[in-house]
Amino acid sequence: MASRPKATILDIAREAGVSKSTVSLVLQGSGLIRPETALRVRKAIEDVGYVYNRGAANLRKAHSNVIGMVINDLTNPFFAEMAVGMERVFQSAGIVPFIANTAENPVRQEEVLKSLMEQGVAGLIVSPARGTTSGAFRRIEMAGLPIVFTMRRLPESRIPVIAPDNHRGAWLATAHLIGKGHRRLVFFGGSSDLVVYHERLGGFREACEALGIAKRDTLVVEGETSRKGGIACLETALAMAEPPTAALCFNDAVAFGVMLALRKRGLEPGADFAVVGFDDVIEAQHYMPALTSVAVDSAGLGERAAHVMLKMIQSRTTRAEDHIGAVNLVVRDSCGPDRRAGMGDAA
Amino acid sequence: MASRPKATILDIAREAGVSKSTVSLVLQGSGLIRPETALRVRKAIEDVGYVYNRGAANLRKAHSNVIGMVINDLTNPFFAEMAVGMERVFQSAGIVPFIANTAENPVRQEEVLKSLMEQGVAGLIVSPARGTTSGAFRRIEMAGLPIVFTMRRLPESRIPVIAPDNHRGAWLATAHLIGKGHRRLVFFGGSSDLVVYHERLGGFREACEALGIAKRDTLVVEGETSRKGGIACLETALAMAEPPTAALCFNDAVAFGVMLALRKRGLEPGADFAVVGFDDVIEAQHYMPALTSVAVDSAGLGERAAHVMLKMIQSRTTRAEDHIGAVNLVVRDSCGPDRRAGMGDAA
DNA sequence: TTGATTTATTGGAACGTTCCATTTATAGGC
DNA sequence: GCCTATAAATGGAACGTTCCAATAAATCAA
Repeated sequence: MASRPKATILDIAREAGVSKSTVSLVLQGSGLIRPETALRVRKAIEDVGYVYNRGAANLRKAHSNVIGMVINDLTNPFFAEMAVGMERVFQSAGIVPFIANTAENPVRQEEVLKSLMEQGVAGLIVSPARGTTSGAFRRIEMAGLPIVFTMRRLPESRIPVIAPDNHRGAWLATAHLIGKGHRRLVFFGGSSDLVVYHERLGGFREACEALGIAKRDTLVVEGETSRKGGIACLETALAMAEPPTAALCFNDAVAFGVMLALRKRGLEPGADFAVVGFDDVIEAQHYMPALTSVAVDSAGLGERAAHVMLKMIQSRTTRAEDHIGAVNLVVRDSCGPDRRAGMGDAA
Repeated sequence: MASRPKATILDIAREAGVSKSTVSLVLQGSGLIRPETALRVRKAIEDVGYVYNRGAANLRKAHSNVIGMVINDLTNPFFAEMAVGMERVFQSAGIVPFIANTAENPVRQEEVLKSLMEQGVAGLIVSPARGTTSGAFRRIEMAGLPIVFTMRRLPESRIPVIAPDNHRGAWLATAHLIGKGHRRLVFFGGSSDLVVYHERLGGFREACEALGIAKRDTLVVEGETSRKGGIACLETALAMAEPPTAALCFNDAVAFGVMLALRKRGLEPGADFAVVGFDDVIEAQHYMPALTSVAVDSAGLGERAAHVMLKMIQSRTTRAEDHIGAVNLVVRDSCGPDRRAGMGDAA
């Protein structure tokens, strides 16, 4: 199958006995063309196996119909859910999202962003890789390309962000734990180079303080934001002289790891140690025990991000407001009361 | 920030006091340019905030560095794992994979493929959506664009396929179940419009026959290939007059659903009913009980697909051999012996 | 019939690159 | 000094579209 030289609108024009301009008009669905002519052209298009060259077209009109979605961890189901939400919105607007993975690697991210820009995307939705420097998006901003961040923000950037209310989510979860009688709590996973980490940890700390937990009883163990990280966090915590009885985890993956590690130690998550997650990925409800988690409505955030992007594109601006999505705590079976509570602790 | 008209190589040329040709050469890393000139040009590129226009370039040289990966279900962790494998090999070849989701919808798939082709990708790696018609890829083949299928194949297509050995995997799993003493088995999930379904079901049936299971004792329940589908399958099976004691599931998602439904019924997966999955996604080992599953080496398949694609691109061919990946059964805790076995059944 | 108006169609320039064929500069040999 | 060889830089055509301005054909008013 020798790949013959690609057909162009000129080939179509010849085939249909019209001019290239006419073909172009038909391609764009212009009403100016007589229906029967249009039909003839469409037949020719089919016959020659034509494929539209958007690169050439963009040379003139610079209006691509694709936007790039750049995510830091494709294997986190959270992003898949979010992508699905975005797709719903974009599809009806006739635009196609291309997804690229950075695997949490800033260098890879750089390459991916470059490639996407070169390809002439109309906009970018990005969940920045950890360790992204503030200059990474300068080029994009200079080019006047609409861009929005999801989930994560960069310290001093003014790029609009679509993210859940991390602070409030952590607050709610922590209050729940305290309400169950726990008096020595730990925050598991994440690291301080993530803005999200500070937001969630902040909510945790404030709730502890507001609800009367002593500073020395609010612990923090940093770690990878994965199952593996969760396992490590629990080991660390249980090795303490005075271990905590409940944990708020940076995300669900960490929480799954923690529950796994508890089991391995012969402890029952929920009964022997309370754990709550963050994100509420679908797996959370299917775990054993089902995981109590802060639901962030991933698909909704995806839709929101898509809407904001759409608006930016059509209003030709590069500015937009942040959007903080509502969260709520989904209580399941992973948080029992403190075993040692009721034994006459503080009021 | 008024988006000034985009900078082109002519702007760079003016800025650096050279000709556009020189700039082009520098851009391509040609050694023909004097180092100090190149440096001056590179500085100018930086200064004017230039972004390369690959569309314009492709107009002349038609050598894109992006390939499209089209997948039918982004939320299946299996594909994320596979994508990661692909990315490893593509990255070192300097090519960037863009991922697009079809959500198992042939219409959406059509749009996505069209968009990718228009964008001028160098090749396509596709896991076709269910219900894809055989004509869906005619355009692509006509255009002489390299394309490979992963996981799924189309009935009469001659497009190369990279997939696991479904038949053998099912055979192994079934033999394992029979070895545990089970004598009445069921195949759960999937439907006959999928070639993969026939392959896996075929392995199941042949193993049953070869190992002396009566035809009336080898059951089949079709269903969605998701957790939900698995739940439904189990309900159906348990409602039978003479229910099976073990199930081979179409994939891990179905298996998870089955285990969930068992629990809901007060039955313990493994002890009261044996279940084995297919794919061995990461979650399988973390489930409770850990799921026995047919490992298909998703990342390996991704790498293989990428290699095949690379070779097709550089040899300018559209033909390649199929590749059937090795599988192996990972035995964990979800398959106990038949409770009623040992009570003097057939030899 | 003529001119004006509307409806269909068309040629040509422009978009931002690459690459071939040239030109210009630099160096070496005599 | 001239001639040749090599190195470095350049102009212009081409790629496949869009879109403006212009033309051609059809319709209508008078």
